[in-house]
Amino acid sequence: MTTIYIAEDQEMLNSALSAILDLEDDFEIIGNATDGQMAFQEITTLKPDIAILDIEMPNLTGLEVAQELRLNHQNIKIIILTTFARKKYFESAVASEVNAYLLKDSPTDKLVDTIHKILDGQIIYDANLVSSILTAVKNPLTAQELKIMQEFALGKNTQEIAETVFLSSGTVRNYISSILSKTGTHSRIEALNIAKKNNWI
Amino acid sequence: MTTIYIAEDQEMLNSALSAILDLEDDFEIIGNATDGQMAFQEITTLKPDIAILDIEMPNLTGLEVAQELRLNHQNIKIIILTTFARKKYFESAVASEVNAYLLKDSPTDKLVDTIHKILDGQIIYDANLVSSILTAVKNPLTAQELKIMQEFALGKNTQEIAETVFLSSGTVRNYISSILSKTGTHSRIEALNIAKKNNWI
DNA sequence: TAAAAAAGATGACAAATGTCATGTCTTTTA
DNA sequence: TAAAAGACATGACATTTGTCATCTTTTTTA
Repeated sequence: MTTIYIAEDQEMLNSALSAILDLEDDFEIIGNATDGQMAFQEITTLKPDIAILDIEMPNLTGLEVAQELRLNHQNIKIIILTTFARKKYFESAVASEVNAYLLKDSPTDKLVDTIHKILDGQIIYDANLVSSILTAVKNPLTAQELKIMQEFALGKNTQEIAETVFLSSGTVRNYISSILSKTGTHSRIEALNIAKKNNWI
Repeated sequence: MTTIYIAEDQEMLNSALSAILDLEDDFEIIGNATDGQMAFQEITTLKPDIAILDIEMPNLTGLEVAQELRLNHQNIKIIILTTFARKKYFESAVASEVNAYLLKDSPTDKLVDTIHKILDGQIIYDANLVSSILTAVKNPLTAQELKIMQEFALGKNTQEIAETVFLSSGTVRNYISSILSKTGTHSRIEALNIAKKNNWI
């Protein structure tokens, strides 16, 4: 019997998955949460064979939970289940040596299948995810530029950005100018739209 | 036996819900789609007793499908199932006289329960939804202001906005000034952030 | 129907934004 | 180690943005 814990903040999906997996006669759902913090605590005490983690959850993301579990040397197989094919997410997941990374854009059969495979020692990365990461327009912004973009995404003006990143406001404007040129745009809003579309932000 | 059609673009939830509802011995899932257009066509031919519609789907939204079904006088009970507690969505759903409006933030039990109740003739609006709409910060922007905000959300500059809304650029700037004052902000990006946070946009 | 409100426009101004050329220090790299 | 590349800064400039007072023309409303 394989014990499974589900952390997913969307109730409907959480309860639906719990019900379905529980139907399989070799699986047993031993707990579930809609909150990362709660999930981490329960997983460390319940020690399920498998933890299915959504990424975007309140308090602690699924990726943070995965990382903590690995730091604590918990011998638990982890499946990351998410909507987002973000490169950053994927890299973080790989760094935490998760056993599978699936998109919610695949049917439940695939989830069941994946559980069986990782119990077998396989590592499963969703093919769509991998291809979408390979085909993704790669982010041309430097770390500093990205940082500055994140600041003006919050609505800060040049001066406020300069204060938080400890640069002169002239330099900040230079960086923004560079951001606009790299994104082929002429305003902060346009640049933000491009960045969001390509998941750079 | 009650026949049910499910339109939901997230495969995982779609297949999970199908499986669960199909387990109930008085329900039968007679079809499902991950695309609004396809859903509309199949629903008109299959004529299920109940259609469960997600809102944000490719090609045709669940709200559009609902509206079309009502225009075609299809005697089908409709459940809108969505993540978003947007007032606009809700109003459109009410206008199309849907039989229920549920949030994905409720468990599957509630969905099953709701199906039984609407078969009984009841109209079900998710309590969380209703309360979040009542407590929502109401949008202080006029229709024109909102229109202009939607334009600059796309990254258009004053001149481009003026051309699309057929106003002088000076007037556009006046409207934007009014938007900023109503939102208590000093830049377009800040105003956009406020609008998004409150679901005005 | 007279008064009030709404919708749109103009002009003037200050502030913010975007662009460029240029300069100074570090770090890298060949 | 000399040359190149990076990171940060400055100043100057044109443009865009945001603010305001004022004006005209429609539409509403009392």
